[in-house]
Amino acid sequence: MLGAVLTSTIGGEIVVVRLTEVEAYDGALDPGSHAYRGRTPRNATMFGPPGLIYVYFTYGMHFCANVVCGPQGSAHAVLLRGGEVVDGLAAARTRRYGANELTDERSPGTGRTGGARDRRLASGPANLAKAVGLTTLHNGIDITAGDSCVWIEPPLSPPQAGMVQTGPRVGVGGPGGDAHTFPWRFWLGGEASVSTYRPAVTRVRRPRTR
DNA sequence: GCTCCGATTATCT
DNA sequence: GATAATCGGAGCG
Repeated sequence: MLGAVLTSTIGGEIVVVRLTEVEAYDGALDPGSHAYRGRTPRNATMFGPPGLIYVYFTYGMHFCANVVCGPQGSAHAVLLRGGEVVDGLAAARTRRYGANELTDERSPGTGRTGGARDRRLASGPANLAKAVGLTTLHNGIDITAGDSCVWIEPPLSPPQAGMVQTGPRVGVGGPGGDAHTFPWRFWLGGEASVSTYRPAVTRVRRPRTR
């Protein structure tokens, strides 16, 4: 999927993203997967046929998107963690930063293309989902179908040998802590839209004030 | 560059 | 009732 091109016409705005970072989840066998504890209303899409997009809501404010990729019922999925916006820059900016973005002269990168900020518009799973307009409204859409508002196409050219890098997955704790952080995060080396790695945090409960 | 921390709610135990 | 496949801003170096 690295180098594959995701096109969205959600809301009548076209945004095209070239995938630079993804992360794999091994269905019911994977403690880091939403499918680990079986099928629930939220994760039902993952148990469907390959090619569906599984969008979920998390942290009270973010959406993240996966592509279902295993045989029906296996609940295998690949999380879209980062991409380069290759078309629809203005729409992606507005989605990320709001309508004022194009006129706010104080914001670095504003009004120019190819700035450092633009290159990170779709960096990180929630930022990518936001830039292309994905919400739980789009959960379950077949992104291999020609008539969908979101679809995916193979890379124009396959990633060059040696450009694909791997590392531990992000934010995956699960039973045994780091025991399940398989090196199933994949990215294209040197891409600015690859999210900066943050080790899985085991949150320490803060003593109650008062 | 780094670490800390709050935002904000669906989902599951 | 706790936590989450996160993010960005503050404070520090």
